[in-house]
This record gives sequence, structure tokens and C-alpha cells, in this order.
Amino acid sequence: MTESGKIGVRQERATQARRRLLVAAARLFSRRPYDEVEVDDIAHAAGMAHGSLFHHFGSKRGIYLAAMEEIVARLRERRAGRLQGGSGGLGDDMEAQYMSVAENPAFFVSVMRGGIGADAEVQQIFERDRWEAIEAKACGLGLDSANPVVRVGLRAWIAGADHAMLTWLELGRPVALSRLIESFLLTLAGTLDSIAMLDPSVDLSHARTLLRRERDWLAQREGARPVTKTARSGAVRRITA
Amino acid sequence: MTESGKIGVRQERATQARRRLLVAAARLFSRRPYDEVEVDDIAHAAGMAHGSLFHHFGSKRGIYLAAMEEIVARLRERRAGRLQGGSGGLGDDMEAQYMSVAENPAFFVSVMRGGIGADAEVQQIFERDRWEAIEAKACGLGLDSANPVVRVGLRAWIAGADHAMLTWLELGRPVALSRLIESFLLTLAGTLDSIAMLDPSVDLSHARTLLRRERDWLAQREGARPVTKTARSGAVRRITA
Amino acid sequence: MTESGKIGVRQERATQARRRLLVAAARLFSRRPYDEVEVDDIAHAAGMAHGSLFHHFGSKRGIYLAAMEEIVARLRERRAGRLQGGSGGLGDDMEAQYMSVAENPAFFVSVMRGGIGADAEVQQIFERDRWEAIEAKACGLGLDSANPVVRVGLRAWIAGADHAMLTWLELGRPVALSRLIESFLLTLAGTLDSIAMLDPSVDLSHARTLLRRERDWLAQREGARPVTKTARSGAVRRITA
Amino acid sequence: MTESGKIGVRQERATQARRRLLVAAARLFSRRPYDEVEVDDIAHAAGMAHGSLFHHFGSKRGIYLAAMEEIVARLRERRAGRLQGGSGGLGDDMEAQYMSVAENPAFFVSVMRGGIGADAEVQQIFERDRWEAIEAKACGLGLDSANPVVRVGLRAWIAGADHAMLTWLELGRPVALSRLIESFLLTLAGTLDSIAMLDPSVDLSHARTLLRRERDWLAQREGARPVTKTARSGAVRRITA
DNA sequence: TATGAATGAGGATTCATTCAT
DNA sequence: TATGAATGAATCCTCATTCAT
Repeated sequence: MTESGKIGVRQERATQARRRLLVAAARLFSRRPYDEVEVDDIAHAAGMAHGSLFHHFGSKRGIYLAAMEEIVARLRERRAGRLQGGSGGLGDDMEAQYMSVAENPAFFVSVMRGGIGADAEVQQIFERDRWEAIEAKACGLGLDSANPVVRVGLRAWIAGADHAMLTWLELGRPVALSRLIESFLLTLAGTLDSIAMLDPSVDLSHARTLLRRERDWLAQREGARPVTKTARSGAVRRITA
Repeated sequence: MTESGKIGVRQERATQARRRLLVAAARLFSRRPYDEVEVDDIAHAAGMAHGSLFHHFGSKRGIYLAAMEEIVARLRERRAGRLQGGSGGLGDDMEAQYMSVAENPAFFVSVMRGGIGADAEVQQIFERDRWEAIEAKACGLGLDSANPVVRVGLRAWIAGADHAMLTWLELGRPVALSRLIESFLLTLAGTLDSIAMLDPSVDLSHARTLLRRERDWLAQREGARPVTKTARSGAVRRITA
Repeated sequence: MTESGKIGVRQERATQARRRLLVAAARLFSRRPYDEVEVDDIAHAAGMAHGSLFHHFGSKRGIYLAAMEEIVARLRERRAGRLQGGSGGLGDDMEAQYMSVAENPAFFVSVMRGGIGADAEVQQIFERDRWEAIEAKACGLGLDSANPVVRVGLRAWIAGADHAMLTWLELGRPVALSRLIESFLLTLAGTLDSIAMLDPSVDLSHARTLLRRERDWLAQREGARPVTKTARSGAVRRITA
Repeated sequence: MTESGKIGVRQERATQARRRLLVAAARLFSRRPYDEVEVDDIAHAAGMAHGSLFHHFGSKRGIYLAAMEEIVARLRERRAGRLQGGSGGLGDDMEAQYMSVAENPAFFVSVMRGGIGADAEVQQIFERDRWEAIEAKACGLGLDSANPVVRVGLRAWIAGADHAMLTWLELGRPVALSRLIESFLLTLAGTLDSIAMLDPSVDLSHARTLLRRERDWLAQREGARPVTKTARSGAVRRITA
């Protein structure tokens, strides 16, 4: 007992040290590209010697991949955590996802960067997660995610939403986040039309019904709230520069 | 006379050397990230000594930026070149753009990567061009590109279309390119709805009219063609793996 | 009582652990040079944590020297163990030595390597043993081992025999080991001539008498055995590659 | 012409720089084992930056191998250079070899160390040269170097001579070098006896005739010289320590 | 006594950049 | 203008050693 207790203490400390390194790495790799982050930076940020980093992760790339997985895991967790409550539908799902984005834009940029032009292993970490999310959505909408047209359509829809978030952040969050997310349901409607056009054999009736119901639900929730003038009227600032 | 002739020859040679380097750099930087491309690689690919690279571009970053500008210029050129002929409208514009993408996916990936997470100077090169394209489209649709909601909407629409191209390429081009591009007009319709929802003050009547007209034109062109069964019915292969 | 019993058990365990490490170290250091053997390798091969190695041997060099001493001790033991039985003469001595070599070539290579170009302390471990062996031989032959010419001669003779073993092993043991060892007595005769030439004052009569007797003894033993055709006729395979 | 001249100057300088590095490396690697020589040491000893070393040799191991080849080449050259003059026989050959050893013991130690326990590539560099020398000797003696027994015998003989040199150097060169080398002919006689014993089918008549002739020639040369008392009588110092 | 997490000095290697020719 | 040898700052990684548990 005593012995296993001692071992437990050591293991716990080791695990904590690993976590400290991982958190530091996730933060640094989110803010700067791989080659501009030094191993010593990470170790120093975690309050440790760089040797420990190699002890726990073997190499710089090792901790990089671990950090990316960590980021993905955190996003997934966030998504899962919020799913209870609300309509349980698409809107909630997206709200969960994009609220976490709004809270930590740097991670989000990492994720988007990771999806494009990175090497296969890194891409896979992010894309696997994203396809999982897409498949969940396809399933929820009664669509067949094995159909390439569905895949192309939904992936494009998500990419558009992601980029909308990016531009929205860059432009200083000109509208309420919830309304932006709501608007994604309208672009989804256009995406469904696209899918129908590219493959008329796809049955979209269920998806359209759900989408309408979801929008109604959101509109009703919106109507119940005290609506600020800005958010409602969309009287957004004009860009002059 | 002879001397100025010689000088002319020399200048021409110098210009050619510069071009060779630029082309090599554009290709390499399109396929691998900045830090994985070595100065020697570029010089070697151009059949020159690396010293010359510094003569012509001053530094690695110098040739990198020049290569990125070159890529952008090439895309812009392609876009402009195709504009004459056709309806002169949105569909033609996009066809010009995305046909060149289909021909050179690596450049396209560069451009997409360049827009996310890169440093300001690089981002600007790509985004300036993209916003220019977006502004042209906004203008063509009678939309106010200074409105943040319009910007967010159109940027997201483009990003979705870009990603659709990427997924389409990855999945082995499961439908005809022209039909894919046509489908982008349907997602644009959804985007217009989004914009209307986020800012009801935006007047979309002109845009909607144009969009309908454009779709009619494309549909008619499509109808005139000998339609292959696959393209028409969209009987695309299912993905099983 | 109980306590001393426990202590005894503990001590025994410790000794066993020490031995396991030593054996692992001897094997590894025999196969790879010092710097290519890692402390972790040794500990792992011994089925322990590398920390224990430092408990028992203080440092990597510590266990290295201990391993080298171990190897020397093992060779010496082998030599001593075989001395009883046989003629008790030179031939037996060499047979004892070189049969153990044939059984464990890696250790032998260690020993040869240890004698050349290593630092003083390591060299001493091996050379002390070797000189001891040489002195024993010199004594047995009635030679004065303090005479430099005798030393040079006998050391060279041993080195030649060692290298003959090495080449013999490399060439796939082309003749019987006992005959190879027997042949060393003939090269010893040449060595005695060398010594006589370099220092005519050395009295070799006793040595020559002994040598002749030894050869007779071996020849007789050989003759008594059922002689295989190969061994007797020396019809060895020719090397063609 | 002018241009090629310029290029010539640059190439020459580069070659010289390469040589400086090689010479420095050969010296350092001769005095200390591989891992105790730092890249910076070599570069510094050659009066250059370490970068140049990598420019010319690619890696530390690269320059190491080059240095070993250089040492071998130098020994071979020495051997070849001395061959003209003298009897052209075995004794001259060995004198050429071992006089260069006496002049540069450190290289010699390198060579011996390189032959034992080093990795295959390094061993090959040295052994190839040594076997070449052995084959030349075998050929000169009318022996078949493809016979394993001949190989074992001659290799052992050489190893003995090498070690005799080593001990002779360690003991402070107690006899004249030429007499030591002469004595090697006597051990060769013993080696021939060994070979005869291990493979009676080998015809040694020619070798023995040559050996006798060689010894006569040396003895005669020796007799002609003013013999110092030490060298002649071999009244060597006794070793007391 | 045994463990293995933590340490950090030490060293090889890379590669953009300079500059003499 | 073109070359490529020379440079050295920057950085990843190794691995013997320490020490708290």
C-alpha cells in the first residue's frame, strides 16, 4: 500500500509535468508556426528543462503532434459537453463548437491551418475529427455521408462557416455570435440545394424538415429575448479603411 | 551599338535567370512549407548556383514573397483572360478561376494556406487579391462590399467553394467540374439569405435577379450540350472505405 | 535472527543484481565500442532501471572497467581451470586459452581492442593479464622476462597467435582448432630464433628442449587419435572470392 | 582562359582547404578515439570554421573515413616509394613499411586499432590495404594467397611484427630498427613451418629459398656496416620496473 | 535498495548569407 | 552577372548523472 502510494505520487507528478508541457506546447504552437517555436521555449514556458520534453515526448515533432491531438480533444470535449440542454439539434451543436472558437481563436486558427497544406499526419489529426463532426451532422439530417456529393457539400459548408468565423473575428465581431451561427443554417439550406442539384437521387425531405424546425426553434428563442437594436436590425458599422 | 546590343543580351539573360528562379520557387513553395524548402533546392531546380538567387532576390524571404506574388498574378491573369466570352457574368468568372485550380491544385493549396495563419505580409498578398475578387463580385451583384455582413458572407461563400474544390479533388472529381461550379450559385443563394438575415437593411433584389438570370443561362447552356448520363443524373460513385 | 536473515537475503539479491548488470555490460561492451553502449541498454538488458547501475557501479566508466575486469577474470579462470590434466605444458596452456576464445569470440575481440589505443587504465587491465600469461610462459621456458628482446618477441608471438585465431574465425575455421594451436609452437620456434638473433646472450637451450618435447607430446597425442583426412592432410578449402 | 584561370584559383584554394581539414583530422583521429575528437577541434586545427568541414565532407563520419583512407594511402605511398633501391625483396619492403611506422607511431596505432573491433566500413579500409600487402608478399614468396592456411599464417605473422613494433616503441626502442625488422624474417621461417604443418600440400621450397637469400643479403649488408656494440651484441637494457 | 523523472552540458548538424573571384 | 567556398548563429537532440520517493 505504502509503496504503491509512493509510486502513485511519482506517477501523478509525472503526469502533471507531461500536462504542463502539453499545455505550454498547445499554446505556443497555436500562436506561432512550428519552426518559430523552439523546444526551449516550450520547456521554459512549462517551467522545466528541455530534457524533460524529450523524456516525455521523444522529439519536437512528438510534442507537436501530441499538442495538436490535445487541441482536437479539447474541441471535441467542448462539443460533447454542450450537447445536453437545448434542442439537441444542429443549432446547439454549432453553438457549442463556435462559442469555444470565439473563446480561443488561436486554437481555431491552428485547426484551420492544420487542415490545409500540412503533412499527412497532421492533417489527419484534424480532418478525422472534422469528418466525424460532419458525419454526425449528415446522420442527424438523414443524409448518406458516403455519398461524395454530400461530403463535398457538407465539407464546403463547414469550411464556409469556419471562414465566416475568421472574418467575423477579424472585423471585430460585427454581429452577435448567436445570430451569425443562426445564419449558417441559411447557408446550409443553399448547400442542400447544391446537393440536390448535383445528385438528384439524394432524398433531402427529412433534412429540409429538420432544418425548418431548427430555424423556427431558434427564431422563437430569439424572439423571447430582449433584442438589442444592433443585433436585431443588423445596423452594423460600415468598413471604411 | 554593339555594346548596347550586348547589354541588351545580358539584361535579357538576367531576366530569364530571374524567371527561372521564380518559377522554380513558385513550384517548390507550393508543394512544401517555407522552412522545408532550401535555397539550394530552388537554385538547383532552376539550374543555377544559389548565389544567383541572392543576386536577384536578396534573401530567401525575398524570393518567397516574389513567388507568392507570381502565383497570385498568374491566377489573376487566368481570371482576366477568360472574362471575355461567355455571359461575362458570375458563372464565367468562377469557371475561369476554378478551371485553373483544377489544372494546378498545388498552387491553389498555397493560396489557401497563405490566407490562414501566415504572417501579415504574406496574408496580404493573397487576401488583397481575394478581396479584390470579392469586391468585384459584390459590385457585380450590386452589394456594398464595405458592409461587414456582406464581407463575412461573401468571404465565407468563397471559402466554401474553395474547400469544395479541395474535397472534390481529393475524392477523385466525382462530378463534372462545370456542374460543381454551377452548384456554387445555389450556395450563393443561401449566402444571400444569410446576409439578409444578419442585416435586413441590405438590398438584395438586384443580386437575386442577377443570380436567377445567371442560373438560367447556365441551365440553358447545359441543356444544349449532349448530356452524359453521369453528369446529368449525378449517379456518382458511393464511398465505401 | 530474523533480521540478519532478511539482511542476508537482501545482500544476496543485491549481489545478484550486481551480477546481472555486470554480465549484461560485459556482453554489450564486447559487441560495441564504449560510446555506442548506453547506460539504459545495459540496465534494460539486465532487466533493471538504469538508476540501479549507478547504485552499484557509480558511473558508466565504473561498470565498464568492472566489466573488463570481469572478462579478464573469466579468461584467467578458464586458463587456470584447464591447467590440471594434460602435460601441464605450453600446449595445454594455449589450448585452454584458445578454446575459450573459440567459444566466445566477442570477448576475445574486446580483449584485443582493449590492448590497443585505449586509455592507460583500460589497457592496463588487459595487458597486466597478458603479461602475466607471458611471464608464466617465459618462466616455463626458462627465459628472462625482464629482457626487452624476450618481451618484444613473446608479445609479438602472442599477438600473432591471437590474430591467427581471428583470421581463422573469419575464414570459417578452415582447420581443426587443436592443429592451429599446435602450429603456434612452430611459430614460437621462429620467435626463439628471433630472440637469439637480437640478443645472442640469451640462453635458449632449455626453451628449445621444452619446445621439442611439447611438440612430440602433441604429435603423439595426435597420432593416437582417429585422424580425419581433412585434419591430417590439411586439405583445406581454397578461397575463391 | 582568364575565366578558367580564375576558376582554377578557386578550385585550388578549395582543394587546399580540403587538404588542411584532412590533415588535421588525420592527426587528431590518430591521437584520440573518434568520440573524443570534436568537429570544432578539427576545424579549429585547420584554421577554418566548422561549417567548411560539413561543406567538404558532409558529416563527422565522412571526414573520419576520409582521414582513415588518407592514412592508408600515405602508408601505401611510403611503401611504394621505397620499393626501388635495395634488393627489391621482402626485407626492403618491410623496412619501408616499418621505418614509416617508427616515424609516425600515432598513425600506426590508428591502423592497428582500425583493424580490430571497428565497424565494418572502417575495418575494410584498413584490412583491404593490409591484405593487399599480404597478397603481394605471398606472391613474392610463390605462395597461394587463396589458401586459407596461407592467409591465416601470413596475417598472423604480420600481426606479430606489428605488435613487436608496438612493444619495441613502448620499451624505448631497445634494439636497432633494422635488426628488429631482420628478426621478422626469422619468425617468418617459423610461420612457413606452421603453414607446412597445417597444409602439407603447400609447396614452400621457393619461399624458403627466397627467405634464405634475403637473410644472407641482409646479413652481408649488416656485416659491411660499422656495427655498434649494442646493436651487435644485443646487450640490451634489462627491464626492472 | 530500487526506481525513473528531471536535468542540462555538450555536440552534431543545418542552412541562410556573404564575398572574393 | 554568376559562382560556390566559407562562415557561424541557431537549434535539435543525446545521454550520463542526480535525487526524491
